[in-house]
Amino acid sequence: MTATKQGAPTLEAVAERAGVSRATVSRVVNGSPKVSPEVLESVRAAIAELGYVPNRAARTLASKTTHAIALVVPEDIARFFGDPFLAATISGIHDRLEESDYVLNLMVASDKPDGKTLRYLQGGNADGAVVVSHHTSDSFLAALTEALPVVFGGLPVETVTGGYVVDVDNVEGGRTAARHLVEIGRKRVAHLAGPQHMRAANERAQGFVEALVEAGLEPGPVVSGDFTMRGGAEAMRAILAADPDIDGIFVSSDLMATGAMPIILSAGKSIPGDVAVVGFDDSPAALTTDVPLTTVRQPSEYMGATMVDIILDVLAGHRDRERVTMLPTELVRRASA
Amino acid sequence: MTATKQGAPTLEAVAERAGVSRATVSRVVNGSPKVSPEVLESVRAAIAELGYVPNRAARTLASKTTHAIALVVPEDIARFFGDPFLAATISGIHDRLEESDYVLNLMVASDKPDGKTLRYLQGGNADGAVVVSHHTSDSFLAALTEALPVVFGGLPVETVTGGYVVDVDNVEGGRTAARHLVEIGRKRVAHLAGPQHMRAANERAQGFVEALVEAGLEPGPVVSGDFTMRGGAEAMRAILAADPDIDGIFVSSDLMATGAMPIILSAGKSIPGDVAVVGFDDSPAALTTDVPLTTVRQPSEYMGATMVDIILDVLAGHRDRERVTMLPTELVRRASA
DNA sequence: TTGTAAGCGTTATCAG
DNA sequence: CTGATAACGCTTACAA
Repeated sequence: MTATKQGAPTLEAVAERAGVSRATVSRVVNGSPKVSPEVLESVRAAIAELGYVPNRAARTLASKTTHAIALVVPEDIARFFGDPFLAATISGIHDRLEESDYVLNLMVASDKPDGKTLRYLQGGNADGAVVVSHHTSDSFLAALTEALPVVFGGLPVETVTGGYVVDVDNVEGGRTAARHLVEIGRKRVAHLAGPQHMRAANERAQGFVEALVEAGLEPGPVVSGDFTMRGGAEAMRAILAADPDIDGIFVSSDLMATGAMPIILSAGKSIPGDVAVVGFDDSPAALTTDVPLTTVRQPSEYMGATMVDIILDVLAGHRDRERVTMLPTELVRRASA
Repeated sequence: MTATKQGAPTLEAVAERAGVSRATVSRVVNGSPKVSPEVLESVRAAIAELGYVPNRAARTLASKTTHAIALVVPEDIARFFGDPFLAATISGIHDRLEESDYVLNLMVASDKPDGKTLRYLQGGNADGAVVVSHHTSDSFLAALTEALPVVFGGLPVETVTGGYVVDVDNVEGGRTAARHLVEIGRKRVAHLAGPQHMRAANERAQGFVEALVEAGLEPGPVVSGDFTMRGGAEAMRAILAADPDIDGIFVSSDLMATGAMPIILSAGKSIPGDVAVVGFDDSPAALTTDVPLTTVRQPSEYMGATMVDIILDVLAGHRDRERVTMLPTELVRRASA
């Protein structure tokens, strides 16, 4: 009955069916306010009956806008998807975009400034881009921001001046963790930090130290791990070797904490009795530990949603908005501290 | 000099510059053989000088082909990306597609047969689709296969008759694991299976039993876990309780094995001395265990690449090819068995 | 508020 | 081998 096979129904078909012109149908489809209620109603009915879906190519050609947002991810796509924080961020990006009529194009940044991704984007094949890569070359990023509106997710952008940025307040997050440890009475608090070459890791460490100093306490041992479980275990051993008497520790990622906690336990210490542990992320890993992990939550999903809000806002014409948006962290108290 | 600002140069501009018609330029761009050497040369020069890039939308509109492939993933996108097997598959899909001039559109299957994703695809906005969802409604999938060429990755498709399928031979994988255990002299072999409602899990269990029976051995305890670390630990306890004297075990996923192995060790048994362990997947998890895990590898990345090969082949007109492609598994021998 | 008509940049069908 | 000339499906002034 409905769709008369022969390819998808067109605007034309809907117009005929509803007894109006193509232009009117177009207005309805695009939510123009200047359409009378009755016409609106009948056009909608016709659209539903015919199962009409706008042809993206035609629309793009006529309007010079693609209605597509590019999701730019790091080259190393497999490892990338294994990261729960980024997975959640993408989830947020997707869900928010789903509410709009934009489509998400998955692009992998080849890092080289002359790569396929960049050319594609420079060719005007997307209206805007959200990039969640943490290690892409500056020249690539700079070229990108010149080609189209871009929103970066948690990026070290000192050198990239274009684009918008959504980030988490890592310094405050580090402070939150340390303060909590202090509040529950810990006096000798260590820090299992992230890689020293990562900005977020350093900021967390900075906040940690600040809060301790603020409380009149001297920071315990600080050792860096590589944000993996195994790295967390290794660093934990080093910390215990440096000071066996710590009674609290702030670990820069939940994943590292899952590696560190068994080490603490096998050293004959209880959690949180002897050593209180606070993680960072509030990733699923925080719930897999024997004693549920108290951690500082990053609003990863919300971060993705925010990135989309911003890009859509910019595309809507508000190019003068804040360039940097800082999202707050939050302590999630469970059993480990 | 080159591009005359005002938007990107068009076919028209190139034609004028080269002193030929639009049609001729189009032929050159699309590699038509019927173009004289001189003309070819001058058109190429014009293209280079102007920095011409074909407009995708116009091309799609005129040719009725989008040069886009939709990657359809399950609704639960966050959890999805956390799965290393699927992440690797996507990686394979992406990498192979990167070599072609197709673009990847990320779509999330809303599962409802009337969802946005389906309508988008029915609207002809992609030439083909690769779906890696394991739990999507049949009606959705059926509608999908009627709308465009589809390749499924490892799917229970008894009820879906359309589309192409790439899958791993799970039965053979289960056999491989069991045979290895037998070959290294184990006599009392248990199986830590996956969820009973998952086809792949059942097939592995089936292969396991077959190989044991074939070897004249009676299968040891078989207990299901939920494919998580914690689930693996729980099931392991049940198995040990059922039969403390097992000397070998095939675990249906590496992740569950990482949960099971500590249980074995804390029961005072050595690995592989007292109990040999074989996992499944060859995921990164297999390398995080104290004693590196011997496992049955799934060619996850290759699976993605194969899916792309098939969809491109079908789009190239070879619709009469095999509908099901079975990929082999492979034993990766490490220390645990 | 609604309709008319002129494109948008390519491809494709014919002639030549 | 090359060039007109229709489509392709939609948006968008401009009229009505």
